[in-house]
Amino acid sequence: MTSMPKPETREIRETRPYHHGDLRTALLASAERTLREKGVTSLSLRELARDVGVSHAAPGRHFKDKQALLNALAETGFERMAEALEAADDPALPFQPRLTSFARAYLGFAINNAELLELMYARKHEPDASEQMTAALDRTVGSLERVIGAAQQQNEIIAGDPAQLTLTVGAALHGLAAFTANGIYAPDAALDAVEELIHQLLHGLKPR
Amino acid sequence: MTSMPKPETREIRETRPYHHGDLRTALLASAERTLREKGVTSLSLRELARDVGVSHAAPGRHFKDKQALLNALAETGFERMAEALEAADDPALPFQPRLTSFARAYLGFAINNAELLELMYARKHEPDASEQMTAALDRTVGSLERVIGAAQQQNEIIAGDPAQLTLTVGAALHGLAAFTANGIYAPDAALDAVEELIHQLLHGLKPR
DNA sequence: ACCTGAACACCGTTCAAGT
DNA sequence: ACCTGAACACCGTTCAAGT
Repeated sequence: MTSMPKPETREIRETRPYHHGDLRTALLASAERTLREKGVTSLSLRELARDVGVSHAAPGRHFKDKQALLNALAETGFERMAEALEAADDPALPFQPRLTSFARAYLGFAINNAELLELMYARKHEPDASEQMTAALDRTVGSLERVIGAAQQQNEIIAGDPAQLTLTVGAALHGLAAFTANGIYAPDAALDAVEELIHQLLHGLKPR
Repeated sequence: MTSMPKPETREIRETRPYHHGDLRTALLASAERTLREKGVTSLSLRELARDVGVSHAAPGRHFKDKQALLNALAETGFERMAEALEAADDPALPFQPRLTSFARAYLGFAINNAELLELMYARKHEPDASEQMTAALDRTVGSLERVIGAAQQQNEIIAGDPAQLTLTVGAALHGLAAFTANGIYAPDAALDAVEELIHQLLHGLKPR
């Protein structure tokens, strides 16, 4: 009971080597928690440093900027989303149920990561966009494009530019996810509407 | 040349009565300019006060909070958008061209007010949402719902819950607008895609 | 009624210096 | 290589006091 290290300083359970095992990762983890609990507005580098138990200047070693930290956060968001979508995809399914489960996975991510989603699609990362981030976005789009492409090959949906079809379907899914993430639509209502939305996408609004 | 008032302090061309005609309006106008030119991140109440030529504490008289200023900005955005959509709507048109011009108007607003749009749909205004704001949003949704309802009455589109149809169409349009506003899709590409997107909404993805 | 000036507690960022 | 402490210039918000 005598020579214990100081009580764990928050997220860290290991006795840290006084050069803090992996500060970068710890900062990102803590940032995401704060983002989820208190929103971007109340995300400060100094408080983050406090939460993680380092000096306020320490984050500067790992992120040149506050924006760089936010970009990194968005990046991990896209990666996790891409993984969730790929994990949820069952290529053996026929088109309609396959797309439905894709849509539910996307909507689920939006519901459970609303603030993060806003950050991911925020119009900040303009000049360079960090490359890794666009890569992760492309991975997401690619997922949907694959679902669409497969359906075309099976003649389950019309032929035509896959990119345009992906845009139409993607826009509808993203619009629903956005409405949900920002509180216009309640999560349950959105999930309930998915099936009908997809039905309408498949069959069109024209009578017959 | 001797007794001129000091050169105009930015937006104000009148010699101001030293209690500043309408500070609230001036702040909102200046804020929107800054938003458009430099983004939300670099929007500070103090700089705003400087731009408009008042003390840094003056804005506090008109907006209890920085967030209150942003809410007001979003509110005017929704109102201007609702007006633009109503102005662009021609009820005499058949459904497809009518919806196309509605979509173009929405997309046009998103392109010309990208930062503002992000603010409008930002997940900040949660608790109360200011009432006027949801009213303005409802006005927008109502616009689309009217287009849809009219088409149903003419048997141009299928029967069924107008709210669900509005959601499907609205989600697709909003998704496209969002992709464009945050730079994933170029404005020209988005405008080019509108017609085909609407065609696909009308006719569906299923063959035949 | 509306605005100012000073004050307070907080930021982000930089940079010499420490380990 | 990584972190600290002090320093700088900036915030948002409040509140007595001025007009």
